[in-house]
Amino acid sequence: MKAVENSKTRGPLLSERLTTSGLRLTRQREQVYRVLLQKRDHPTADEVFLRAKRQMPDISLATVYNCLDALVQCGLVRHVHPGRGGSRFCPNMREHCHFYCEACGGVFDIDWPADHGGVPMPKGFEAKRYEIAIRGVCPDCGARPGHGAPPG
Amino acid sequence: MKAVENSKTRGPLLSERLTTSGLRLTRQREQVYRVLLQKRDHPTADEVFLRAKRQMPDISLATVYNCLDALVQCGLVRHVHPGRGGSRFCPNMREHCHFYCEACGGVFDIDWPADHGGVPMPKGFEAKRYEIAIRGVCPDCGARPGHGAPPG
DNA sequence: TTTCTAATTGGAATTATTCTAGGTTTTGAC
DNA sequence: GTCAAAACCTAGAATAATTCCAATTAGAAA
Repeated sequence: MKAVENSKTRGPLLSERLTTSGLRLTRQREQVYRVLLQKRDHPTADEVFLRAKRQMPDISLATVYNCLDALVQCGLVRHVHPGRGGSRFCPNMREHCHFYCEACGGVFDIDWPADHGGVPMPKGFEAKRYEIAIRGVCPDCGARPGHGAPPG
Repeated sequence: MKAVENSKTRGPLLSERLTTSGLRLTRQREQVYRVLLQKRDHPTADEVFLRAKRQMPDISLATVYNCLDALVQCGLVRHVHPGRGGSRFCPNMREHCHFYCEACGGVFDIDWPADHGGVPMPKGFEAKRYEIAIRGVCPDCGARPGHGAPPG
């Protein structure tokens, strides 16, 4: 029986996007993409590595970096730059912002209203991508008195 | 004669801001701030270190990191996160965006129109700071055919 | 001036990422 | 199918950015 082509991670999307970008579909790339789709908590490369290893013990960290790179290149994944503690990865390709909680370090997707209008560019600047970061306190930490800092 | 209190870098601003945040005014902090004001090209910590050393040969890299941290803490400097190659620092505290040229790596301040309206936060999220990054090609690189990539 | 504490220093340690070299898999031409 | 070329994967080394640490120095309040 042939592999189901529209399962969550093996769908035509991944294969298509890769080949369109001149890249190949490999088990490792599937696995890395699957990991990202499974738990959308903006993991770091290292976290992706640990999760991917559970199903594919021989995958290497270098490969995870390469796969993430490939996925970013073919437009299925965003490379997110929180500023502290390494970059993170996000398979949500809709236009959105990232909210960084200063208390717990969590990263959240926030919708970006379609009517934002953009920022007018000075002459000569060619804008390709916008990335909006919002820093503050998330609902959980806001509700806690200590703002996430462990007591004692 | 007393030191002039409103010279570019020794002005009341630095001293005041530091003490308000419970920090002390030190020669090193002055020097680091002076370096940032002198050439507003969004240097990395290492670049700040090299520039600061010219006038203050004994300053250490660890101190530069500490000083930058202090300046950020007291609201005189922004910590900028380009995503590649280390964070950068910006003494422009007006509301503005950062444009990252993908060809030459340059960082440019772009005005942010006052009427942006902000992004509506979901219930419970408390936004403290917005950071808008724009990636693309700067005027100089756009004018060059190779887009900044060295030929050959 | 004394005293207290924050800040500085150099170097070691840590963390995140990239590089390198060699082995493996995939693809496409025959 | 077979073969060669190209792309890919892997482990471990190397590099880059940042933080940590223990000992000294220097602001600033009394």
